[in-house]
Amino acid sequence: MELQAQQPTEEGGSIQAAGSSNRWAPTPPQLRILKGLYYDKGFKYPTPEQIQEICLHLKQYGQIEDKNVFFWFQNLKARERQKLKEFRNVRVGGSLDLNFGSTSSTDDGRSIDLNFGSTGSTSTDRSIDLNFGSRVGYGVDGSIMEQRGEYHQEIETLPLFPMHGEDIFDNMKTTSEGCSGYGGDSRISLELSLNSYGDADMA
Amino acid sequence: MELQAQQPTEEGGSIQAAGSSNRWAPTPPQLRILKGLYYDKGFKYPTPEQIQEICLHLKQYGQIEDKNVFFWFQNLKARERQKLKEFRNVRVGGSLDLNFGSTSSTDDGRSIDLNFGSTGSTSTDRSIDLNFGSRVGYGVDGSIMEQRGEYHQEIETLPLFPMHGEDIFDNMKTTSEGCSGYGGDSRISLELSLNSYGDADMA
DNA sequence: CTCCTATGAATGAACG
DNA sequence: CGTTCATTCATAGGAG
Repeated sequence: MELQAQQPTEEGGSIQAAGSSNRWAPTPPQLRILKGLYYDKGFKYPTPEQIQEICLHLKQYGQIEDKNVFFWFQNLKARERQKLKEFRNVRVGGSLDLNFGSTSSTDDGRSIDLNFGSTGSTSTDRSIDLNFGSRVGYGVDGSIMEQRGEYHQEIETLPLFPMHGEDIFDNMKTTSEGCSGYGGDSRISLELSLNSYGDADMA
Repeated sequence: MELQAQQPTEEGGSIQAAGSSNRWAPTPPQLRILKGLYYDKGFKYPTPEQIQEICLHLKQYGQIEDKNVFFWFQNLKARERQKLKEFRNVRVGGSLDLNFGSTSSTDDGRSIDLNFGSTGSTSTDRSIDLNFGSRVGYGVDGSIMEQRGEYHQEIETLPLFPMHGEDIFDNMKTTSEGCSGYGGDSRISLELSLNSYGDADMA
C-alpha cells in the first residue's frame, strides 16, 4: 500500500534533470562501492546504521537514499538466492557438476555470471510448492497471534464494534518477551581496500 | 531471468483475484477499510477478536483470512516505525571505509543530511498518506531503515531451506467453548464508514 | 517499433 | 517487534 506518487519533486536535485525517471539508478561509482561491499566484504546483511553510512558516502556520487541502498541489497540477495534455488531444481538427481561459485561469501565469488535459462529453455520450471498441503490451519475459528496485551501507549478503546464484553480468547500466547533489547552498539569498521571493480558494469 | 507471468495489463489494477496467487492481495475495498481503521481511528493494535471481526467483514470484499489482517497491521506498524526512527539518533560515525582505492574520497564530512521528504515526525501521524488509486507511480516518501542495535554482522548463515509451512498461530482458545455464545448476536458493526480513502483500482 | 531482460520498488509472509 | 525472505509489479534500456 502506501502507493504514493513518487514524484521526486521533494528533492530539488534529483538524479535526472527533468523528471525523466522516477526510479533510482546507481551511478557507476555507487555500483562499484556497493558491489565491493557485497562481494568482496561479503556484506549481505547491512544493518540500518550501516545502510545509512553507506548511503551517506554514496551521495558523493549521486543522489541516493537509504531505501535505495536497502533495496539494492535486498534485491541482490534475493536474486542470488533465487537463481541458486533454481539450479537445485534443475539438477535434480542430475550428476552435472556445476562448478559454480555457489555463494562463496566472504571471499571472492563476484564472478557470479549466472546466465541460464535464457531464451526459452525447457527446464527452468520451478515449482513453488513447499509441500504446504493444508496451508496452515488458521481456520476461522480463531487464529491467535502474539498479541502482547491490552495496554499500549494509549488505548483509545475505539468502539469499532461491540466486543460483547465476553472474553472469547482467554488464553493467547502472551509472549511477554521483552525482546528487542539489544543495547549493544558495535561499531563495525569495514576496511575495504578493493580497487578493482569493473566500473563498466557487468556484462 | 525467468519469464514472469505478468498481467496483460488489462485493467489499471493488477490483482490476481483468487486461485492465481498464493499470496493474498487486498482488494481496494479491503484496503480502504484497513487503512481507515489504522489511520483514521488510530487502530493499530487489534486484538485477536478484533482481527477476526475485521476479517469477517472484509470477506465481503474478497477472500481474506485472519492472518492476512494480522500481517497487514504488523507490517504497517513495522514499516511506519522504521521511517520514523530513521530520523532519530543518527549516530553515524562508523568507520565504514567505502573508499575502494579509487575515486578520490572527497569525504568532506559525513553531515547527516539525509534529505527525507517528510520530516514531519510527530506522535500523531495518522494521516500519512491516503493517496493511491491513481496508479501513476508509487514509490514512497523516500526513507527506510532505522537504527537499532546490530546483532548480526558477520553471520550469514543462510538456511538452506527456510521451510515454513508451520502453523504460525500457535493455537487459540482451547477450552473457551463459550466463544460461540453469541451465535446470532454477532452484530459486528464496524464503523467502516470511512470517508474517501483513495480507492480506485479494479474492484 | 516490439520483445525481452535486468532491476528498482512494493509488500505479503515469516523468522527469531 | 524488528528484521529478513519471497514474490510480484513496473519500467528503463538493449537486442532484433
